[in-house]
Amino acid sequence: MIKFRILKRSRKSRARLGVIETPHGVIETPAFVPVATQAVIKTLTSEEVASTGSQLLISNTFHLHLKPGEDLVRRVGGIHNFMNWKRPLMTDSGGFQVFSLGFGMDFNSGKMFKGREDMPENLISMGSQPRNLKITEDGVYFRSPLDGKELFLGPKESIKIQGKLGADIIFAFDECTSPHANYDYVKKAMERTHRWAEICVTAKKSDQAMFGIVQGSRFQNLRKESAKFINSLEFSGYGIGGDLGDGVAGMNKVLDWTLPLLNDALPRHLLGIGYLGDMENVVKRGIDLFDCIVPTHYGRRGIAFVARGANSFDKLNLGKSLFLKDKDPLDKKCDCLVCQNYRRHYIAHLLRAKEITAMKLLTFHNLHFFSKFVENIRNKIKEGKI
RNA sequence: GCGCAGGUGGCAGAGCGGUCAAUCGCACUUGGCUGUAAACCAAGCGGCCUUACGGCCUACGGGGGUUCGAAUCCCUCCCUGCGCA
Repeated sequence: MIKFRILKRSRKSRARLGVIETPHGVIETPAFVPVATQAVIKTLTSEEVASTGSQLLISNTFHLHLKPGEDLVRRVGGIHNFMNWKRPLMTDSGGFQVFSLGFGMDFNSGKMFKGREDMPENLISMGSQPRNLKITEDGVYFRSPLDGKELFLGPKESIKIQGKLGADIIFAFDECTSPHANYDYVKKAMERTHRWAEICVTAKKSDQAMFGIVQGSRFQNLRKESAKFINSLEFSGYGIGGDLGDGVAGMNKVLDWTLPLLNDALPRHLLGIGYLGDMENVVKRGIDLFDCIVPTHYGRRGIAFVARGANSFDKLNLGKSLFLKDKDPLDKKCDCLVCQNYRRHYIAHLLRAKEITAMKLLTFHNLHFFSKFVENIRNKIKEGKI
């Protein structure tokens, strides 16, 4: 189990400074959670990830179930041993894959709604199913986008798998709904997610901590209903999931509707968010944890996050030819191993030469940068600045 | 010197009389990415004009020809590779 202690509450906002004690050590919150979907931060060893300052990782039930299978992971002593990660770990339930491999793939869209012009004429309504999977009352029949293999994941299955994987914190199995879903669909899916949440609570036999997930998309009454319901169940913390509405404004609204209805003494995790620009905003609304693929995913595409002044940041695309002639480190003020030892022209070259080390160096730096960025936010709470 | 095979956009390589400003790939440029299907995806990539549909110009080694029409056929020159002297 875990224990969450709030060390300080901001007077200026709903931000909190805290620590989560887990069987694998302490997490200082607010914390950023790098995404290790397949039990790895792509391109890095676990020791390297630790040296970026990352406190905990989130891995994925769906992917690890597909390969190598939870039984193998359990046999080698659980996911910590398997990947040699000594610090806290969470596993996501597979609920996001209900969206990303389902309607997300069909509509070629992400879970954030970019604007009205993205909205198709026909919204997803109840009764419609994604092309590659079938969502039923009991769970979801997936079809692997890789080899077409079918597999079933429901609340019981997800919890059982996560039990075998053995992370410190697990998530209830939910349906992450699409921003293209209409009100009726979202409501029905949310109610089904609530029924699944109850099943997850009773199915859990391990002493892992489990977070319930609030759904309800961009609809205020559904979000509130979901927050109240999830709050009424025996969870160790909460995830805010699903479609967060129309950009940052939509996300803010969702957080303002839901967080005040959740038990204040438990940690709140905002699932899948974290552009750097979102972080402080989200923390001020009462979020303690958030995970995001951006530092790793963008790193592999040549993007470096660097400081601009004291409080802002830039996104550099090292793939651009001008960086071949740039002899600065990625970030002059950064004290990470990459910035201490390598320069932009070298990384730009490696990127063009398609050398994997380019991705490794960028991933390392980005994770370090994100860690520092959140550490800075913690300090601001400590100092009463936010 | 003779014989054979070739010379196409930054590279590589299709096309072999009209639908060719020229397939595909690479490179290059730009854009996208928020609980990872993702070392990925999309668009552009001779020049000029147009918001757009589209239009004009210059191009398939050089030159000349045949034809209504040539990257594609013929002649000639230059160059490259291989083989034989």
